[in-house]
Amino acid sequence: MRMTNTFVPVMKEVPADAEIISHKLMLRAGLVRQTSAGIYAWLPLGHRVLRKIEQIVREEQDRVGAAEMLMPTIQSASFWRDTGRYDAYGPEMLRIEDRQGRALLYGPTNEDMLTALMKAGINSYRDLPKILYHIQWKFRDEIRPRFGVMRGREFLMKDAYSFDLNEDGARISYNRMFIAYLRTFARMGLRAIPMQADTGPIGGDLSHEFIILAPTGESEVFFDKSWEEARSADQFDVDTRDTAALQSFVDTMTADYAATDEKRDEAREAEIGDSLRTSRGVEVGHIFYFGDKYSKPLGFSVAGPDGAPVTPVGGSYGIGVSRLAGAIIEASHDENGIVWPEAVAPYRVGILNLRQGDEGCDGVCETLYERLSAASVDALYDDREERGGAKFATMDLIGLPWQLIVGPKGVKAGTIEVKNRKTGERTDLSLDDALETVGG
RNA sequence: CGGGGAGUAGCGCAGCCUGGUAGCGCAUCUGCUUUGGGAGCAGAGGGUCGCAGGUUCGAAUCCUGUCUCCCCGACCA
Repeated sequence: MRMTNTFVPVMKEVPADAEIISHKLMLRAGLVRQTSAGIYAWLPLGHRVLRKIEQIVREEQDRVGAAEMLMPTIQSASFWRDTGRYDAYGPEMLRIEDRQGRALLYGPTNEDMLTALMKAGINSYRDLPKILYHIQWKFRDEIRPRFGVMRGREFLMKDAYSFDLNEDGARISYNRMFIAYLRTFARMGLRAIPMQADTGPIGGDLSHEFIILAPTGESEVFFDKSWEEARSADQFDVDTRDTAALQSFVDTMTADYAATDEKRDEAREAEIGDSLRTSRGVEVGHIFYFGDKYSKPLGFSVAGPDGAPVTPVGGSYGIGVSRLAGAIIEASHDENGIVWPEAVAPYRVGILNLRQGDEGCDGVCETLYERLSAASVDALYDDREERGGAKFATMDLIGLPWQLIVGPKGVKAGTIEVKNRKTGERTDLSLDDALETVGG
């Protein structure tokens, strides 16, 4: 993409409304613009990040056997009346009415609707288990939205729902999602720690929050120092069809202490002693088991092996996709701007033409741009007639992993300066070597 | 929702107390000079002062109402 074709309104000054670093950087780098309290427009650059995050989430959901679907943003109140949640949900639910006076709502989550859909299509124990998910905009009329996209009112969420015959089965589904979550966050360059969470009325140990460590996080968290080691997605490579291996892996992953402020265990912390660490954290995922909370009131049952009806049990599994965009920036930035992990960077390479209009510089840049495109490497070519200094600042702010800097000096010498945004390392290379370095 | 604060040019702000017809920095546009880490000089454009009433000869400024946004608290992906 050429800078002259896309829309990246970068800001030199920090908007007064932004409080935390990710919000400031998202505004300054032209990723988003606020349109109402807690509601954001995703500009081209931000939209690409959102899509990259979404795709990783999608791939990891698919990998553990979850099937993607898409439910609407607008729901009839009837689903919620049937589960008793229409009155219970409270003012956080945005309720609307159509021209016929029918009660609708902008969906904050989809357990009720999906359970009703499953009821209509599943009749036998042979059709279970199932895990379905979708990635869709949700609306929750938060009392106080804040921190940019970290706590918006409208937000993009991946929500998955599992349906099993019994609790043993549900545990397997839960474990699959558990692994999928670890892999998802690791692929985004994040260290997400699964922490025991409140399970609500069901009880048990089947609820975890996935927390990313970030100094500006909202909650305080406590954990064993073993979590400080970075873990790659490869370490979470378990055959999810092998249920014993799966359980054993989850047991291992939950063995090391990790708790949010509300769930601290003083006895265990005493045991851990010097290895106890504390930090701020951002919740990017939450998985939990809710039994027959929805299937029972909706009358969702299937014929069991003996012909007798069985009420399926389920769980739901959320990942805050739009929140992740902010959380990743919280975890990865420096004084010059965003430092995107490669997997979610809006583009992999930025091309800086320091002398737009100069025949030599233009020629080299066009060559780089074409060859990267041919190699399917996403590149953002800053082809604006802008001074070098401004281009450097803009590109650092945007935070693409690699920069190819083309100026008259380099063109004369037959070299291109390759800069690694994360390390700051700069090397003068031949065109071919430069392309190879950045993956072209 | 309770408590605080703010709406003046794209962004950041001053002006308001003490009414006299709007200003600064950055950004933008034009020209020239520049050009390897947010250039210099000269010139230019851009604002129903959130909105609606009221007071007044006259309102960004005073009064009333209203809308919007931000921060602190309890809730959440």
